[in-house]
Amino acid sequence: MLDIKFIRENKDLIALAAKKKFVAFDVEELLATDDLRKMKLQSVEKKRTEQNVVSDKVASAKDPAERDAMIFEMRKFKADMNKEETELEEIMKKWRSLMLLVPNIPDMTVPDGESDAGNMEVKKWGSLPEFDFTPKNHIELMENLGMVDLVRGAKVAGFRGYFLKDAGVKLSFAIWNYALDFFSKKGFSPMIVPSLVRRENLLGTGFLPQGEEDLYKTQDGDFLAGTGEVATMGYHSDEILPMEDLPKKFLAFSPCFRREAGSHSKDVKGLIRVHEFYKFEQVILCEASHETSVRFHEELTRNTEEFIESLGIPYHRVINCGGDLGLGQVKKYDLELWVPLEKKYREIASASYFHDFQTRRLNIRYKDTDGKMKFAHSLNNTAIPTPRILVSLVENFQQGDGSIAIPEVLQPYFGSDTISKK
RNA sequence: GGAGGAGUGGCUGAGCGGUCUAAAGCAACGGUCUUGAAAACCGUCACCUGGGCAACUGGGUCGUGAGUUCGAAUCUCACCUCCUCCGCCA
Repeated sequence: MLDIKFIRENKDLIALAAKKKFVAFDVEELLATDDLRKMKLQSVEKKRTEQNVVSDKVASAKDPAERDAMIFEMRKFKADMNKEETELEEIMKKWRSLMLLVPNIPDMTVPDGESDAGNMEVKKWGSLPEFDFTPKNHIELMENLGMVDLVRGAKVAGFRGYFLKDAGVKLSFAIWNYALDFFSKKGFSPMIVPSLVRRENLLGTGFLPQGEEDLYKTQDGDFLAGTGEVATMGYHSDEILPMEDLPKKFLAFSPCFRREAGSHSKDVKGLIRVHEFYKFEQVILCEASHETSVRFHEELTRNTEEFIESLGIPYHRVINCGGDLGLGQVKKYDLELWVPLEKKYREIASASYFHDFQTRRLNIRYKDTDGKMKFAHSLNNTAIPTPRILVSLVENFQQGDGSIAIPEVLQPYFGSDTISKK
């Protein structure tokens, strides 16, 4: 959500933002609704003033006849006022729903483009593996080593279901424990956060109202979040934070659920795209300054890059184009890891900042040094998702005999330097 | 799942149809005093929003939402959260 004053004063910017993000949003409709809203509100408030004045008079009236006369008058007056209040409520409903659809303004450095095809590589790291044998894909590798069972996964959980087993489990825990240490050292406080969340948190983070079909919903009207960001951002909702607590850095761990609506023909095999996975997520709340947001955005991005570099997996960083940005995102980098058998990079992390788009919706504020109440800024980036990370890991580190070499940094956590057939 | 009880400003807590413009205390902040501090005393001390250059001023907010009333923190209903007891359960 943006400030209505800002929207009024910068309607051209909003129109450009909508165009750049390929979102259908009519600023003029919002502004017209806002004009109506202001007019009606003033009229209603004037009537309320009058009512308040008369109410006071009723309370202090000595003469019962005079008092009854005033009450009688007010009855008629109130009927009139109620009509206007109903009209105002109708306008407000429309106003509120339009306000939730206003796109945040993308940063100037965001390239044009309609879809992820328009994303631009800005950085490349590591050398791609060359195999002197016929390499296997992650499915074959992991099935051979008894790390995963996709057939029974589908039997039990349906399409995109999977079981991780034995070394697959151990490897997952090794990555989690390593990630916990790695990101804690960078000043992030770990939290295990709810996945089952109330609607407000999804509205607040900007996943709703537009993305409902991507979410699992319970019969109680709650949702299963697709990322720990949702609960983590909800954590401080409706709070005023002491300024000295900023920035707040969280490392959220949670199961993540995604319906992957509309992606039924994509990545149908393996562990790339599943309905249920686990993720460590970095979330930052900081002071309301663009410079600070940019600084932390780069920091969040580097953190995950350093993590991947320590594992030794080749990756690149892309800057997402306008059409690939969410409604609230100002700028986003995706980090993509090399998947040898697909001969392409695959998204593993997504770093974005929002200015106060989310914190306005969630009402997360702090009192600035000048005593003014401000909405904090928010940012997030994946730390590491499992099991998707396993895809690149096993394919890149596979060896001719079908075994998998464990990256050195993981060995203390995994307890061995290879995974091989028993 | 069943039966009760409760949600008031940063905290404690009074108010239970009209001087609520929400008491009082604590904490915090500013000042006086002091070499400095403490104590004491004086003062400030919620948020959202409209109008105005400003002084100032209108409206709203007592968990949330609806309702009753000329008038609601106060009455009614629904929901949310917490507490106590019973039941069930990892």
